[in-house]
Amino acid sequence: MAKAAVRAKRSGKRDSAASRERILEAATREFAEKGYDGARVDEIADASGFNKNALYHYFGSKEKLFVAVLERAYATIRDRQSDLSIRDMDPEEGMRRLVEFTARVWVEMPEFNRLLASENLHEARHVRQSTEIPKMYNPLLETIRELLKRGVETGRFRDDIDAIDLYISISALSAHYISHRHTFEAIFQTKLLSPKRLQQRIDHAADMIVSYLRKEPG
Amino acid sequence: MAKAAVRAKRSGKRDSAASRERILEAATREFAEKGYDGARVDEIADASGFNKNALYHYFGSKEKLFVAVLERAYATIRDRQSDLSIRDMDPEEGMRRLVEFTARVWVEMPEFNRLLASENLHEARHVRQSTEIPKMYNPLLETIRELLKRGVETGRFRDDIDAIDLYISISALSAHYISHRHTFEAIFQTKLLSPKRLQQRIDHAADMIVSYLRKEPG
DNA sequence: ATCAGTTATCTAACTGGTTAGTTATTTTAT
DNA sequence: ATAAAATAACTAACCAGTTAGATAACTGAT
Repeated sequence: MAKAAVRAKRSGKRDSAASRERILEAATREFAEKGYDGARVDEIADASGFNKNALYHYFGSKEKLFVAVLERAYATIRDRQSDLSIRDMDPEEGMRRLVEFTARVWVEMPEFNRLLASENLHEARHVRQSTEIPKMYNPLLETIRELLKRGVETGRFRDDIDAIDLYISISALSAHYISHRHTFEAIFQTKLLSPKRLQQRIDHAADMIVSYLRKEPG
Repeated sequence: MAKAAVRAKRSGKRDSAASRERILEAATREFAEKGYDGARVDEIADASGFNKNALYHYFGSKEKLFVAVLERAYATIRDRQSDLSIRDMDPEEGMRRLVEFTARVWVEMPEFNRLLASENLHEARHVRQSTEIPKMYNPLLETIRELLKRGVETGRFRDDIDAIDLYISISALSAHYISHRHTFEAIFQTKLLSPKRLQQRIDHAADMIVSYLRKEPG
């Protein structure tokens, strides 16, 4: 059993909710590190400080555990995003902040990026098993719609923009850079995650989004 | 043994180059479909029509086989890209074609996208083992530099653009859309790969790149 | 040309370690 | 007491890699 897990267990009495949570934390780390197929149930059990059967007691199977991990990860992202108070900002400034903010989330939560990569290799088999995830309305998308609406109203944004395409592009410009940095670094022989290089990337992404939004002069 | 593989074997005598190639084809399919960890050596052997030890004879290990698969996939992409004759085009038109062309490659070679996703989950461990892949200069990057240079010279493009950032963005806008379509489809409850929707995406991506490149008026 | 010796190609069966999931049992809180 | 929480030991299937050997192709001497 991992030392941190032993410590966590000693500190408390039996508490099924806390046990569930500790298992989910360990599972998130393992699945994010190795992907669904690379992850090992025994490793998760050991890292969580529980016996393997505790996992089966709480989650039923490796697949269902992964579904729970994804649900928790999506919920965490959603919570982070609802912290945003940019819906009332100037549309262009708001969009720029949105790009920066989204990029920071990818940087600070690399697990989520990796879980998504693995999940898409499985054609979202587990996300589609979840009744919770599709229900989660996406506050970021709503923010985008609101900013777009006001930008168009004030005549500064072009009026033919699809919010879903824009959402995917805002995500893509930073997520792809981060998730594919290892192969890019191998090919371009350059580091992509230094603070300076990362800031350059975020500025690039924000410039790209903002210049796209602007109405052509004339 | 798979039927197609049996047919392929009957048609010819012993031919190590052809055998190697047939194994690589089967391995590419298996690794792309299931990722590195999900792929099974026995499945590849069966699909190729050879005994498992033939794979070990030619490639030594599952890892080295995967490296060979990646090298072959990168080479295929490189060959496709050198077909391009857009280096001499009008810079803006050339960039637009480049975005469209790149997107079509992702659509038509979904295996490559999936191999890259799996490989990046492994932090490019196999790509870094390859001596060939880093050596492959990227003609697409050269094309971008050439178009950028001329666009800046004629005063139509802004002059602060990093070619690598632009390359990654051109890739990202279509690759991320395609590789992450399964989770996006689950969340947005919409199909993303119909011909019409795909064309919308490509237009969106091209618009975004081109509007970014244009020098701000004034 | 043909045959012996040699090497490359390919096969069948096996091995040892791993892995998801199960069963039988004990411990703890109420 | 008893029900929930947790454990230890087990199982059956799987899987990467190996071993030992067979068959086909090549080489050079006759």
